[in-house]
Amino acid sequence: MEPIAAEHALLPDDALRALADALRESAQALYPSASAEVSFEAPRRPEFGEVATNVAFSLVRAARRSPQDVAAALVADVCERAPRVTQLFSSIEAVAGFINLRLSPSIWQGTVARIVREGEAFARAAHRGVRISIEFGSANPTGPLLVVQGRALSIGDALVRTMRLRGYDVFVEWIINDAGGQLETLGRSIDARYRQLSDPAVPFPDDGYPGEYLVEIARRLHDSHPELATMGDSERVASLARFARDELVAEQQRCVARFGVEYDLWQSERELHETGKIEAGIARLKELGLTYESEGALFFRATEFGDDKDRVLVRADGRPTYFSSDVAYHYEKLQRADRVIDILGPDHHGYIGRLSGLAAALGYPGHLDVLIAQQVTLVRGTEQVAMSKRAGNIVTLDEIVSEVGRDATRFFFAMLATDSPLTFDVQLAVEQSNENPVYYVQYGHARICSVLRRAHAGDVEAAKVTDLSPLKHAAELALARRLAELPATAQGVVDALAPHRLARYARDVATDFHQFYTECRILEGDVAVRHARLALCLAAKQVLSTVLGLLGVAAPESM
RNA sequence: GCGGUCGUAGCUCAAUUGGAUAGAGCAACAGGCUACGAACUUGUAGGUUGGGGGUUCGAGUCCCUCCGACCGCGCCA
Repeated sequence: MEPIAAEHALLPDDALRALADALRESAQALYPSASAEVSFEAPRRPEFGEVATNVAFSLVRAARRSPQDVAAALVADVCERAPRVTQLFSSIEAVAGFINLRLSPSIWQGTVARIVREGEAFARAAHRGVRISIEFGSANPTGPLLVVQGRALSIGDALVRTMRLRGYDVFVEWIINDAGGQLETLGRSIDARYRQLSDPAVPFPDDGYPGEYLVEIARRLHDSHPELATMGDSERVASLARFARDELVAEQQRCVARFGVEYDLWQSERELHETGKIEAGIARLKELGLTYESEGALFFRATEFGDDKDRVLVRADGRPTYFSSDVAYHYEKLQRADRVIDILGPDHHGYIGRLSGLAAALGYPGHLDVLIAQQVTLVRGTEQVAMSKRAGNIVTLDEIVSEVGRDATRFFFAMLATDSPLTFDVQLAVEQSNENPVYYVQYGHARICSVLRRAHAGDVEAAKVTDLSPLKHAAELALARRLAELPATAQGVVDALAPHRLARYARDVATDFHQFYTECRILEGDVAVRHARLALCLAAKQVLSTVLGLLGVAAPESM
């Protein structure tokens, strides 16, 4: 085989794809009756190689031989059949039925060169014309955003950024629940606060929203809108409700922006009513013959789609339910996107079946994914922080961000699997902030920047085009292998809707860099090694910066 | 009662969609800078994956059944 120039270096994926083809050919030749399924995975233990495939297990039944025999036969055959492919590997071994592989160092070196050359475009996938609509964070416009929303925001935004990197068209939405009884309750609450300004004896409604924030908003509205004083009761309550809604939404938008999350659309539920979309959604279900009337109300046959009871769309008195908003909103989203994702709060477990059933009913089975961002329990040391809107002792997202910092908060919330309940110890996050994994990763980035600052500018420039064959040390190759995982890791995040893998990967990259840094002197030694190691630094810096960017966390030059 | 999400080291959590001897961080203990940033690193210890069955070459992962936690179960939103 001809030596490969750096610009045309094969990536690990290229080598594995070639090997997969070769293995399929061998399997076809050896066991014509079976169909070989070749997939690769990273073994848990390093002695099992860098990559492994369990293809032999899928052939056992047809071959009627042990997995180990099949694997050994496959290896022997593929080495003979496709020497040009197996030459890309430094070892191919059949062990206990698995085929364990090590790629030639030149493959890993080529990846490093490619990262340096492509910069932030590394791991970016071509535009693929797939539209994804995603909604997360949405809250009632009746108060400030709480800690739970921070988790949904961290997870959702990381997912969005990763999907965009991987070539998807993503449209990010927030639904404002500004219709129905909740807004009336908000109106009565704010009105009580408003009247209390002149008469402290005015009673506060039992079911009102007790938070202090309504007192402040009432005071501001009193000063900025003197016309309120001259209105009749019902007109004033309605006006106050509207003003308060606007103020609270603006406050939520400010909080979200501070958290580093951008939305394409803040969809008002009231607007869905006003523009006739609710009726359109209901009409669609009627058209499909999926509704019936009972006791004066209009029902959707939800049980036919896996829900545990049929759902009311329009009440006996003619008013549409909240579920009809769900119908209308999801119908619209399903029409304009190829895939729809909802990230909902922990009190929405019942929705998972209801909404996916709805998608199926509307003619889009499997197009909707519902993720539940599990509960967040706040703890200060051993003391649990009570959180109750009704009691008014809420902990807002803003408070947490102010106390812990945006980077640490985002990293921490994105670090855990979405469906795993999480305990957030504020005291630990603040007092032992140095132990927080986010600083470990950021430190890795800052450390690289420090090395690059100390290096001669000429050396750094030379590193960008240098020959990387001096990278042979175990720690160097381990880091290079890790960096090469970024595209697959990012794609896995999208496929499995599992953004927490980004945080884990970021930490793994930092670990491998720190090890490399500990074992290999970068700025000393001969020119060829120095340049190659600086190139590895540049690549590691790029990957850390990309991953932190996906998480919405800063990649500091120094700290 | 019905339905949903979970249960993994002392603590907080992983486990690449069913793969090999279940891994990290923190806490604990013992080491490593005359050093490009020690916010780092090397090692030790820590487990019947809540219990019990089943499915198969192979189960933390899938099925059944108990136990436990949380959340839903309204013509509220």
